[in-house]
Amino acid sequence: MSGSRPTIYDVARLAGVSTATVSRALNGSGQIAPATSAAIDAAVSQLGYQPNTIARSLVTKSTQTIALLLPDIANPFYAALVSGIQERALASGSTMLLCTTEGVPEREEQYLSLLRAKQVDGVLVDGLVLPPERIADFVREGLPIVCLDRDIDSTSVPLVQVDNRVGAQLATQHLLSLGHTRIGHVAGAPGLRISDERIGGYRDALAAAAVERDPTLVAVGSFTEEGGYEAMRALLAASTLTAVFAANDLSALGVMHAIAESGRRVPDDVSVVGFDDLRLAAHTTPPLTTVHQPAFEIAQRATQLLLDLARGCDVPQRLHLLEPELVVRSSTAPPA
Amino acid sequence: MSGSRPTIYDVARLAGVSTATVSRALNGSGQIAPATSAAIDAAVSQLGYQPNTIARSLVTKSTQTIALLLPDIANPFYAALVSGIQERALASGSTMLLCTTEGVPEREEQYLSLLRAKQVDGVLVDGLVLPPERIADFVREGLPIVCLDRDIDSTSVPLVQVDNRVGAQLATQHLLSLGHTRIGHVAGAPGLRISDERIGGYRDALAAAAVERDPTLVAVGSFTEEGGYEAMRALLAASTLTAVFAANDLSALGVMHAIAESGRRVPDDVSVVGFDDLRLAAHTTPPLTTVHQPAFEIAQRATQLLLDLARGCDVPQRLHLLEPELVVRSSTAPPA
DNA sequence: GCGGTTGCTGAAAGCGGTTACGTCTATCCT
DNA sequence: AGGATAGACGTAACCGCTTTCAGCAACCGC
Repeated sequence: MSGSRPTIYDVARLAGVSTATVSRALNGSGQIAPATSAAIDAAVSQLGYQPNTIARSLVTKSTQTIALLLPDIANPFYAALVSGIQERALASGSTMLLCTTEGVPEREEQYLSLLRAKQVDGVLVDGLVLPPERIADFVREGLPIVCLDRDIDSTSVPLVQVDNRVGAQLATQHLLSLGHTRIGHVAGAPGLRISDERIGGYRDALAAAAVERDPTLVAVGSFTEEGGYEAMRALLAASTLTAVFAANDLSALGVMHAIAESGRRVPDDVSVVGFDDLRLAAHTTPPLTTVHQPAFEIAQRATQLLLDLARGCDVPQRLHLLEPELVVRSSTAPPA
Repeated sequence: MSGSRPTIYDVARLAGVSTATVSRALNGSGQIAPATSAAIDAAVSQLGYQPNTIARSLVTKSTQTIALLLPDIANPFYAALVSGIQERALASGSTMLLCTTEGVPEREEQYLSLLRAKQVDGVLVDGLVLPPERIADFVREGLPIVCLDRDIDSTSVPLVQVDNRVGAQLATQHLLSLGHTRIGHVAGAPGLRISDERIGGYRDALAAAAVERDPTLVAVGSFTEEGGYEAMRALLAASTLTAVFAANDLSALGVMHAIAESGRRVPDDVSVVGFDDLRLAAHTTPPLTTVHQPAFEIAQRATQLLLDLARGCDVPQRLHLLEPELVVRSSTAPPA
């Protein structure tokens, strides 16, 4: 009862073998006699021994830890990524550090640097605002990084995301097929590729249906409830429309809020479709038609990629696109 | 350009001193001559040296890492805790491991055990379902644990939470003061102290207003949209009411969904008040009246407590109650 | 009977830091 | 002048594990 936890030496002494043998037995490396193995197991359970992973990490250079670096976990889409990551990580005995940056670039850099010092095996990033060169610097120093959802402009960082353009096309086509022609778009935050891709898909679909393009139908938002709300108010004031495609579900919430506030009803007066298919999309009033993003699979794929990268395998393919899917609920209907 | 990262030996050699001096200089322990210090700083920045925290942890026995263990980060309330934790943790140079259990007790134990092996400095737990004895075992072995939001039945684990009873009273009093007397309650998951406290506060308020108690006005939910939806459907079928207090905002969403589905309107036909004040509560249709829970402060306090505990200070007070606050929006109105 | 495997194990050198202890000046006091 | 003290630094042990290398049986084929 020394108070402090037993070490591999205690186990070795009790089992009457050397620490090398204990280590081998516990890791399944090398060959060990059945009798020895049993003695070690007995000693382990008698002492309640558990290897100190810190010590192990020091020599193996692997911490069995990855990090997730993103602006804000309160964003439900980011939160949805976690279970996919967790599942893959846990399967390989790894744990996940969560680092939220609040969108502050200095904080991103501070974290990246801290993570490097902590010898994490790799980091998953999403929604970063740091210049890609700075991120590439870390990659160059040997820190594996993979990007999910939102791209950064760097060829050295693999990316796993949904096909945003196709998703936006799906959403817009759905509205078109209901008979809408005055279809607005509340875009995402300006300057992001993801926003551009969704705008692009929206325009593609309109063009394919030979619907004239009207710039007063597009408002810039910010991927937030607030942004959607403001943008929709602007849209309602500046144009007439019977349907809106919001860049994501969060802004769709704000959009519906603005619509209700203006005395209009969803979907009677204006149809709304979102993007992401957050858990809560099924429980808005009315339940939201939206483009499903396979967050779980995205996260899984990205994590697997990262773990592979950390293990030294190099990944052949930089870009991994997953397919979106339209989920029709009650926020869309034919125009009045 | 050896490829691998510089160690303290490299710095020592370049600065012409011993590793002990470098260590002291870098940690500010012991006294070192200004000239030496300058030489070391120069060597550090020339080499781009960054201490290996793993090696440091091995000897200091502190990993500067805490863990957050909870069922599911996709629950926005849990997510809201993260920034408070992060803020305090980062201030002390610590990072946070996120461990989600999906409510599976084996997984909780697996994680706790893994975290112990990883030598984390402490763990923050919320919403665990593991028997309190099992958790106390870890505490006894020297793993600092503090509980936030939801209690576990163990005197060895400090708890930081909002005053749930008072919060529920606030919500119910608000409805009473609007003139409601048929006030329903969609409770939280059964068997949890947090659910009982909120039911208790609801009953207290009714009793204080001398409103007769009607068991058909209380339905059991589960703190989820789905649970709120089902419970509200049952309530609407079994009883007549003009207002509902939902055990949390998520179930309030489900409640509003069920109300809308039944052809009634919020708040015209039935008023709804929630609990938590999630970010999205301001953007539901209609915006939700709810009890604000100071998640950021709860998280901060709990983290500070944990860090203190890890530093060996013992905390005098086990229970830390914070004050709730009513936020009135548009989901409540006087009865028709 | 002998060199060559095969199976199992131990001694010891790290991994990259921290820190107790000792040493050596320079300064200070009486 | 002599001893005490403080300042600045080096030596080396150690944190708890992994892993190379070598050793020693017992076995094989010939």
